[in-house]
Amino acid sequence: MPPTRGSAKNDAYEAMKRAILTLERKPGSSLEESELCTAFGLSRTPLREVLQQLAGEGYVVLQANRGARVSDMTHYTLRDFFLAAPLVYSAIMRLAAQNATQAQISDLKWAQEAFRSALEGGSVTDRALTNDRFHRITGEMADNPYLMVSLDRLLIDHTRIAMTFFRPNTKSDPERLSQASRQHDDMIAAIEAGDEDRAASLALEHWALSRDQIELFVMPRGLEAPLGQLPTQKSA
Amino acid sequence: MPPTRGSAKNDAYEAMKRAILTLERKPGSSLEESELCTAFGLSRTPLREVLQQLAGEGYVVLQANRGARVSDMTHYTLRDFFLAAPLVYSAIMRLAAQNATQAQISDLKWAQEAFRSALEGGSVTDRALTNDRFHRITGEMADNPYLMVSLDRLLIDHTRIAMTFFRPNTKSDPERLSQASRQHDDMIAAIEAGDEDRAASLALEHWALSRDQIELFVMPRGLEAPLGQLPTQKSA
DNA sequence: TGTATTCATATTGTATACAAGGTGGTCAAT
DNA sequence: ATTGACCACCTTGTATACAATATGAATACA
Repeated sequence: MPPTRGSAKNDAYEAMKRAILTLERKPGSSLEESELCTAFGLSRTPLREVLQQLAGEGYVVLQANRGARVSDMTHYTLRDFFLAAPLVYSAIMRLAAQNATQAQISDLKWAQEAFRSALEGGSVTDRALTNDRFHRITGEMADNPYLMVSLDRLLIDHTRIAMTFFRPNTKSDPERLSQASRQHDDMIAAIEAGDEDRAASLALEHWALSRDQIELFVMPRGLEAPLGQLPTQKSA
Repeated sequence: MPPTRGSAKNDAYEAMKRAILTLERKPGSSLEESELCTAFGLSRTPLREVLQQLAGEGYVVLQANRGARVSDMTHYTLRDFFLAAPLVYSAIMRLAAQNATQAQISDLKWAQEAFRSALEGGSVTDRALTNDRFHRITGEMADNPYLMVSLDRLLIDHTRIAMTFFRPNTKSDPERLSQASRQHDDMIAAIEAGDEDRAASLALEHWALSRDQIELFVMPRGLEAPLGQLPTQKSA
């Protein structure tokens, strides 16, 4: 249901999505119509339709008579995210293993190749977006609209968080990143073999890894409370 | 994010939702802007925004340059529905038991009372809509936006299917209906007690009941294939 | 008779003008 | 000096005119 490809409207739609995912547009920041109109060369009517659609997909929130804002990420968001993600990701991977077409598997391999090379030489943005793309393809494979909407929303926030933990200057465990890449490879193998149980459990493993990275970001080791429990043993 | 309450725009939004849920607007039927404009006394700009929003929530689908249609229900839809529903419903009920506020529990009791009386003396529409309302409240209780979007979409189709199996002329097992009502009562009790395991398993039971009703609708007993397996034992 | 092409019509998409509401600042009164 | 109301400006919401695209019928051709 995205606007027709190639049009100015679609350009605006894609650009906004990307800008939000990459944190170029910050969570909670306000979006003024006139600014965006001049930026994308659209009049207000189609621009508003783009915002309406982005709102429907969870990228932005609309406030009556007070314009649009990039949807924000609070610690509440993060908690909700932690609860829903393992459930949805494992269900998606199970269905992906059941339903993937050969063309989709081929797409996924390309996406994984892009992710791998982004881990080696790419920017933070490259890493976050190629990872995002990988998981969206698994969503397409699962081919279940009811779960897809949930995955889409999870990926919005997952990718925004990833923009932080893929940051190279944190130097946080390059081992973790290559482990994530290896898990992607395993997922492809499980999907190609139609092994749904393995695919589902890989999703959980992959999620656990992400969760650890997120915890590192939310609660950096350097700031551990002297008498508190270790962050890595924090109860999920 | 619904339009501001009380406005003509909101009226149109609510009326369209209701008309789609009750099958007054048939799945797949086309929605012409000018017709709706005169019907709701809106100009095309705000009406199109209503359609955009309904599209974002899965009630309608927009086709570029070819207008909007009520989102349709095919056998593919139904299969996807069967796969996703138990997962999402049980997760929602578990979270509802964890998070429900007293005010929400009170709302739920009211909704259940309305459902019960609709089963006794109400129309098909009353039954379907009060049941819908009950489950949407459990979704609010769960308070997880990632899962909520999925529940919302499931309920659109669940309610539309229910418009068929709540039909009194089918006389299909009045016992089943009162059983559904009793399960609602049990759910309320589990939520009020904060018993999340029980709430989750009740969701699965409740779903199994719904599924049987849906199967009866999709594959009526009178048309069983002579050599086929029994519909009630159809593998999920 | 069947098929392709073209044009008239209807419907959707976009721009712009106007209306309504919200924000922030100034000024007055206590 | 602080607080309140008022007013101007700015942003969003709606209506309408115009442009672009699809649809279907009529016609010409094979």
